[in-house]
Amino acid sequence: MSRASDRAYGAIRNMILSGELPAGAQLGEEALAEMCGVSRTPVREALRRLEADMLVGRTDTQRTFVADWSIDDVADAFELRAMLESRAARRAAERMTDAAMARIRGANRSLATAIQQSVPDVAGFLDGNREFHAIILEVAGSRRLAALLGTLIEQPVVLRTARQYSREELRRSHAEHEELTAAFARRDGAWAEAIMTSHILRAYHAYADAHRARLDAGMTQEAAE
Amino acid sequence: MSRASDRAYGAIRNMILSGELPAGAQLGEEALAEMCGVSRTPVREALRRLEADMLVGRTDTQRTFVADWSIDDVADAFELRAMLESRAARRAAERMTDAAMARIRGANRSLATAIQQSVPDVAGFLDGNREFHAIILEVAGSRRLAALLGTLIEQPVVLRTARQYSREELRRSHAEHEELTAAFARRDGAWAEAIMTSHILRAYHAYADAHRARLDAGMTQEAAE
DNA sequence: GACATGGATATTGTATACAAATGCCATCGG
DNA sequence: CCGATGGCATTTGTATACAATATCCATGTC
Repeated sequence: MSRASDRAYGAIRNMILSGELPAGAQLGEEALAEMCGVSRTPVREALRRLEADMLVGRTDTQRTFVADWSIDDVADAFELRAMLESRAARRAAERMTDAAMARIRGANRSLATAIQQSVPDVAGFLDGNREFHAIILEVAGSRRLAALLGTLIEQPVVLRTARQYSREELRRSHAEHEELTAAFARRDGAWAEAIMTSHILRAYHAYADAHRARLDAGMTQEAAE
Repeated sequence: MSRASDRAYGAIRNMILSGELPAGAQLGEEALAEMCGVSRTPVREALRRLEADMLVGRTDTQRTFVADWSIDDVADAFELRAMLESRAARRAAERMTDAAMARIRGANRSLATAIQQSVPDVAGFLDGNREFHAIILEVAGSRRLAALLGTLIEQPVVLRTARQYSREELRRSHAEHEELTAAFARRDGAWAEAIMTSHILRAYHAYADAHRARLDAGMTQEAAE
């Protein structure tokens, strides 16, 4: 990852995911190049990749801007992710190995540790979660499926709301991971597929609830100003 | 489409889809630039896009080559396409408009005309087929779904075998389009979804049969040499 | 005063030069 | 004869200069 275009990609991506670059912001190549300490050439490559990820969009005249995700876009992405990731779970269950089981259990353990702290370690939770899903995708053994899911996993709005997850939500997510693990241990593809569908759609509704709550809060705040 | 990078993308893509650039061939940026009459910069952009399409791959040291599709890769792509495109069909049925119905019927008419020639007009068939599926995707109204399917629709091996479709296969494909049209006319999402799944998977098996036949023929030919 | 027009300014697209790395091949040593 | 090593050729990565295009603002006209 020492190539300049990779650094630019990572840097811009982080700025978008963190919200430092807000939705709708214009992305001038020159300005980004200076921010990343590289020339425009690698920045242009990075922007193309981010465009494929649908994290940035383009006007009809090739001006680049941070993509603005409507609530419908998010719902759409979650539904597609539920479909694809549950398929990955089924394939993974059918091809599961003992070595992969051990890694999955390890990921779940660190995830459990993260949520049992007196103050839940959300970053640790997200890391364990990411690893869990990555192992499933790896065992599923479809490069194409992995490529399709790649653009769906990290969504800017979602990451920011994940930090507001209640302990109860974290606990439920962990419980679902344990149930998925049981399905994998039994090599039961249909079971794994069903739990994964439910897991993703529950996460979507947790997001949607948080989104509504934030909208209400925002409106209250605006009214107060 | 007058930008140099678009021309390069189209030109290289056609060379891959037509088989002019065979699977596994090294793709030197300089050589491609000369072929397309542009400089390396737009060629590099085109290669990145083709990489996202999974039409080209990269070695661990960044050398680019034409992707080699195993029979398993093709099966994988067809299964994913069946899943995604049947979802598109369901959404399209639920959102269908009279105007879109008219366009779908028009695409089917030109498709019917193409296969009724004394010598079937396969290019015309493929055009009508493409338009039919494009309208469905448009009516489905999910930009993200369209983006995911974009990388799955045109596969090099498939296009080349489509030209060997028998009249019977073309006729069956057209019959399935008519049945899909009926499902759309009834706004019946479940029906449309089921037919589309079947439509894609039948097309896969037609491909797989042709592939096996070609393998046999190839082996015979080799033995004869 | 509103709108069109023109030019200055900013931004993107392409070409090219150069730097870095990779691969190939010949030569040398065992 | 086989393998390792060094250097040359090729290829990719990055920066920069220049060209084409879009945006914006000011000016002039109705």
